[in-house]
Amino acid sequence: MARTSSGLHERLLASALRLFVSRGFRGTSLADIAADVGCSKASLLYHFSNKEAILTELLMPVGNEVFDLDARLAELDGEEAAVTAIQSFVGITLRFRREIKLLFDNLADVSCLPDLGVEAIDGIRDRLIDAVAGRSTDPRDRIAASIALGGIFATGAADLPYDDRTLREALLTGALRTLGLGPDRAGLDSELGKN
Amino acid sequence: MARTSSGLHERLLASALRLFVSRGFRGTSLADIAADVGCSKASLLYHFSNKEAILTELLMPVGNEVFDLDARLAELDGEEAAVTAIQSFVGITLRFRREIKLLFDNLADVSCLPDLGVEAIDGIRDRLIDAVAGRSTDPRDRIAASIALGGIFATGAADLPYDDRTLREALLTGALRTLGLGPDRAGLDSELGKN
DNA sequence: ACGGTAACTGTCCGAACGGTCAGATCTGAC
DNA sequence: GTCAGATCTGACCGTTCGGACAGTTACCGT
Repeated sequence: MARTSSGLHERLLASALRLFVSRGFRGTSLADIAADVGCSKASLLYHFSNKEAILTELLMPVGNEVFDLDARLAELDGEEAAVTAIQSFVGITLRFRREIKLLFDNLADVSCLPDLGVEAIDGIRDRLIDAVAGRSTDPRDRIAASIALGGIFATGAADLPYDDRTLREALLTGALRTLGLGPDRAGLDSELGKN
Repeated sequence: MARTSSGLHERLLASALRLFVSRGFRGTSLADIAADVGCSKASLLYHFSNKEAILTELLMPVGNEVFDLDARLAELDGEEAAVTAIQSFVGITLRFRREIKLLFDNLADVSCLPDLGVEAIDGIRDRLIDAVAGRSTDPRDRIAASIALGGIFATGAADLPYDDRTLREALLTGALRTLGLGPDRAGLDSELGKN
């Protein structure tokens, strides 16, 4: 039935994600993935043109979200750009935790990808830093922006034993504090009805 | 002369570091390293028992420093532990920038190492977070600690075009601000005669 | 001079792995 | 039923790579 065949593609993606995250991209062979879902390696290569294509397809959703964010940020400036960037980046990081871990743990391999190559990643990173720094050129602001973004990235990749709500709030306030943008605690507390 | 033979070991390490950083650990073959220094692959394997041993020896200095830091922190508590941890971690990160980048880009491979395996890394990370969080168990404090440490780590790995002095100062103030330990700006500014 | 040890190398090997291909099977439309 | 196209597979291939090994050279103490 069509269900089985079209479902195989998704099941292959799910297995690949799981295995890539636990054993790494290079540490996972096509045979591993095929065995995990119970199909042949040839069948796997019928659904994906090659191994890199699997990784690309796994990371595409995150890539698109970050790409969209990048476009939206282009029109913003100052504190508005910084806060929007941080909020959105935290959201993306939490929504794609496993993909973020995959990316975080396999940066060297992802950097060699044709679509999501190192130049794309570096470009996005630089523009994100630019936004988070509020378009400031002061090294201190840009380094603070790098800490905030890198910190969110790394924290998202490390699966800490906290629920999404806690993580979102703490990542947000932490990152904004890094930037010196003390989120008027009164406003946040009342919004979240906490403390 | 003995100089040549004992120097080969160091030259191999230097080449391996350079190649690992630029092409990744898995993306660099033993033949690549040997060719880079101009010796045979067999000679390379005379100096290092296997490929992993090269990576281990490259990362050992950083590992030892972090290990020492971990031991020193065990006796500290509260804000003192946090500030000491951040200061030392910034120092280590800057002193071993290339090794940090190597580690950052090849986490999946390093995690499989026998000596510096995933359990060692995770253990160190957890204890560092504990110290940076000032031994607090509040999720917000621990997540903030994770942001600070991850941010320093990621920023050190990304070779931003700033000199060590600028980076050290900005990393320090940024990370401490993340923790809510606003280094009384007046004191710092006057100390550095800035602004 | 000589013997031993450290440094070094050419050659070979086995295993792993990504990828190809010709064909088998299945499915749905007519 | 039959045909076309999609799906799936076993078998096979070429390459790459880490590593083993036997043998050679250089060095050094005696």
